[in-house]
Amino acid sequence: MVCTTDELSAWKDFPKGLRVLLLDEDNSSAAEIKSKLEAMDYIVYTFCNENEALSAISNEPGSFHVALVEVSTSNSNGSFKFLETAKDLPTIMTSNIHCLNTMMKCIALGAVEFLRKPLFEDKLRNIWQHVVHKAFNAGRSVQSESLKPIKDSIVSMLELKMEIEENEDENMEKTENASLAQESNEQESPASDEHPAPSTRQFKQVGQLPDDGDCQDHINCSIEKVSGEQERESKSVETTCAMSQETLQAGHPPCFIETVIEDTDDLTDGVKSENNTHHNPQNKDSLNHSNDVVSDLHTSYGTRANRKKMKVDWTPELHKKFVQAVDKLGVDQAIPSRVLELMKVESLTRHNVASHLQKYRMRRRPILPKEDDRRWPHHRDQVHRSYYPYKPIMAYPPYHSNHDLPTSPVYPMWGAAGSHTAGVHMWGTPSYPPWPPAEIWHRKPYSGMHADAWGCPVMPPLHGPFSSFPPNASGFQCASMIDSSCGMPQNSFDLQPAEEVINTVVKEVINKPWLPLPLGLKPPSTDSVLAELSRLR
DNA sequence: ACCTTAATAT
DNA sequence: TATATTAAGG
Repeated sequence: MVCTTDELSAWKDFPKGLRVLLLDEDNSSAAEIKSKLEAMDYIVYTFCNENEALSAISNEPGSFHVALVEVSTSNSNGSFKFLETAKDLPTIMTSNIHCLNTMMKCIALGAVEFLRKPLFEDKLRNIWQHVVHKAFNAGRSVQSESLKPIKDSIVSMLELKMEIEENEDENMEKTENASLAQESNEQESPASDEHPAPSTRQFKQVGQLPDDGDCQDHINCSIEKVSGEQERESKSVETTCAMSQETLQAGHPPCFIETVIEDTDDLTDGVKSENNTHHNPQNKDSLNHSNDVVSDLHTSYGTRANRKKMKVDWTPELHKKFVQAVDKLGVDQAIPSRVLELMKVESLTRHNVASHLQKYRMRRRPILPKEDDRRWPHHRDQVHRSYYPYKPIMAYPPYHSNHDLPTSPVYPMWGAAGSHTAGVHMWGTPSYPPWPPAEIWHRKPYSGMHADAWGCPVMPPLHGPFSSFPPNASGFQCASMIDSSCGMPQNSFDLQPAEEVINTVVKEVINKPWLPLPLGLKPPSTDSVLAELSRLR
């Protein structure tokens, strides 16, 4: 309540006016701190005991932005009580006690920082950082009312800054921003003695939240970008911040960071992207709020304007979406714009997809052909079909080759897409053969699949080709299982049909090996073919 | 207008 | 290394 919208919009000198709850039983100490804070334009509300302070909080939620609480030997419990109760309020503990345990306890209980007294200006000046931090990072769990406005305010503020910077000369910008950004780190540190402000983000979930660094990165990134490029056309980009990996990763591999961007290119796309939410594709549930793993950190707040495009982090989830989209579309239809549509990941641009697509395709082509040769030395001229009857399948000589993707099963949407009628190659180019079924990429579905998700051949069918699968069709099921395990339940519907279709096709191909596959139709996966063959034999 | 590819930049 | 950007060509 304290912060009304109007107030915010008027909140020009941001840190000024922040409401500080000061809890200190020592009146003189309280008075001293208060005066210092006020000198810095903070608005201070002093309380002599935790109960008063707590009732003030409960009576008027949102009345305070940050709390400064004294921990004394005489009443440390009161302080702890406050700390534990006022979870929504970034609370900074202050004390003459230098006991490490006490400090740790405070932090453990949720204090955002522990400041040793005496509190000189340098230690107090930037307590607003905790407010901002919370505003930006507490989103997932709790975002008290008073925080949101701050967040918005900060965002717009930063944006403003950026715009200004754009017009000014770079050096200035950088400096300014840099200093701004850095304040958060540097200044805090000194305050707490050697430790940077412990940002105890108690609410951090799986590890991906941006920490201090986050905001900073945000800013810095923007800056860099800005200075470095002339935005040609107005591109507005959304940035998500990639957080410093070290910070998070506790146990996670680096890939959870997700960054996305938005690009409004004039020319480009029709795909508008809005970015707000970029979620990660996790399918589990949804696209929107989802979850967890990767999540959204950030989001750009409303107004547009962050500039900088960040790299998209093709997390396994995202990649999976991509692959699924590609599969759904079918080879010849898998073009950036469509894939983008299917992916439904806002914040991705056509360019991003195109780039990824390019990589996706390239990964296989160079290698596969060689392997083909290796395996089928005779090449297309010869017919060794007796052994590898499906070779003919490769309607597209240069590439084609699913063969080493044993797992693969199938294109989920196979029949569905309806493109299997002879097709049309929209893009005059001879389309390459179908890409490997997406599933391949997921061969490590359970473990955290990862970077290497790119199709490394999973194991060529050298010896028993279908070693992995039981003779029939299991491939599909595997695929489906894998998919679901990865979180994308989506294609369940087509599994059945796909299998039938595939079997049909396989038979057809076997019977008429000389016929190329209809354009537009993806060849059956190697596995399927092999499986079928073995079954027939 | 969009796609693909290759080369190159970040 | 992964991704973005660019340039050239369809």
